[in-house]
Amino acid sequence: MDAGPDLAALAGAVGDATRIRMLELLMEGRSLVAKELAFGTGVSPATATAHLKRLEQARLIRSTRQGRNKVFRLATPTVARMVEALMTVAVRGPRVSATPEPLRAARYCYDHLAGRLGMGITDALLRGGHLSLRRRAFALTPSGEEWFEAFGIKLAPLRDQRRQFAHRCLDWSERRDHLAGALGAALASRVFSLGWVERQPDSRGLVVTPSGQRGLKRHFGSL
Amino acid sequence: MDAGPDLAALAGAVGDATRIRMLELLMEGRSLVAKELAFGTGVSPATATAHLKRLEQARLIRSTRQGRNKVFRLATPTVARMVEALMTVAVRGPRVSATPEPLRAARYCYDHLAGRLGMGITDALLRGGHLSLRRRAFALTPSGEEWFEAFGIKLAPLRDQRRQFAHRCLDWSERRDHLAGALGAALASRVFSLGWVERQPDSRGLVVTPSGQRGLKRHFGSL
DNA sequence: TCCATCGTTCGCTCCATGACGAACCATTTC
DNA sequence: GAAATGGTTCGTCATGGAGCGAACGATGGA
Repeated sequence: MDAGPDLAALAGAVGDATRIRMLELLMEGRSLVAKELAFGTGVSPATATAHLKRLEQARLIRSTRQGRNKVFRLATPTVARMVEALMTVAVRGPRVSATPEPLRAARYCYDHLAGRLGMGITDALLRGGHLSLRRRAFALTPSGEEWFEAFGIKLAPLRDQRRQFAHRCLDWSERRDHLAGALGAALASRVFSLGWVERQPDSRGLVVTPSGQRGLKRHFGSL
Repeated sequence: MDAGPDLAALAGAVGDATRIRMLELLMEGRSLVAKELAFGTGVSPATATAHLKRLEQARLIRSTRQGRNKVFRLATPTVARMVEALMTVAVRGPRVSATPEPLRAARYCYDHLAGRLGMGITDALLRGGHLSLRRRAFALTPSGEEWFEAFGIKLAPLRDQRRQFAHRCLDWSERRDHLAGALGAALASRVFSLGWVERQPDSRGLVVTPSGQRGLKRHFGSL
């Protein structure tokens, strides 16, 4: 009877304040254990379990056991894109500029860098001719391949991943798109392991360290 | 306390089977009166009123009075994009190929053509050099401007609209993008008024008329 | 003017489900 | 082993809200 995708089931899974908050947390946090999600949504562990189960049944998140912990992450980049679209709609009118400064400046979006930092880096790579624009993605130019390898990112394993290589992700706070996909994730991870950015404890968003300031300036010019 | 967009409110509005179904109907139908939405979701007029009010308060839809009717449409193209993203996630696994053939072939997506018809036309325009790809949109080439004017579409008023001119919309059934925005809407409307496609009564989806077959072939080659 | 149609408001019922605490299992640590 | 920690299961409670019918305004047509 009902044709097309089963939106009702999905809407039911998404349409709860606590669950959507969990998805939101996972957008920034890459992966979190159950307790963090319970705490982050202000709900008891028992309640969190129920919500996480439901989200998992709807295939919006996936979990793996790590010892006595259970870590959760968004199931697919497609889900991340959906949450992003929801956030884009949810931001409206006077609330636009109410996005807290730290979040506008730098934050994770799923598993890559977003906010002005993510966009600045993307723009710098475009200006430098390391990336070019394609229909639904970015493409890595020959000079870009060199650049990424020199930056310490091995490209071969990234290409082997099943996910999109250099996806374009639209940012809800800045309304422009930035590098995502396997390459975006690798870049974020590299910048993180270089100690250039750090997660702010107990707050969402990222901070650029002093050495990060220098490094970013050296590699990307003024962001 | 809660930073960023107010996802909870939005999720609440979206997270109901009847309401999401209404949004789905509006994706295909451009605009519908309250009764059609009630009937289409299998719900009493009284219930429909409540849902429509809620959707309107969440600014997902807008309404205008026409005599004793009240016609509803999606509030913004951004909302359409969000619903599209939800549909993309909702289609999964074995259901992918379960999308009914008529809907895969031709249908409205918000206010422009989608399905294979929409993509075929978009591809033909790209191949013919009438459209080119830009970062988040299509761009109309000089030859494209001629083409659209010759096809009976005045471009000037379209450019004056506040909405995006030639947006790229990702299709949930075909997973590729097609022409949307003001230009896409105008194209769909033109093709419709030429009598090339017709809405299927009581079914979702569109049919291409015999004269449409000829006309499309003449203008776009084999789709 | 009267009637038909469309939509809304109101009062009501009823079910789904979100929330919790307490007890329980599983894993790591000491 | 025992203790500590993370997660799950279960039973219960409360509430939100989805649904309807009936009565009511408003509009348009005959």
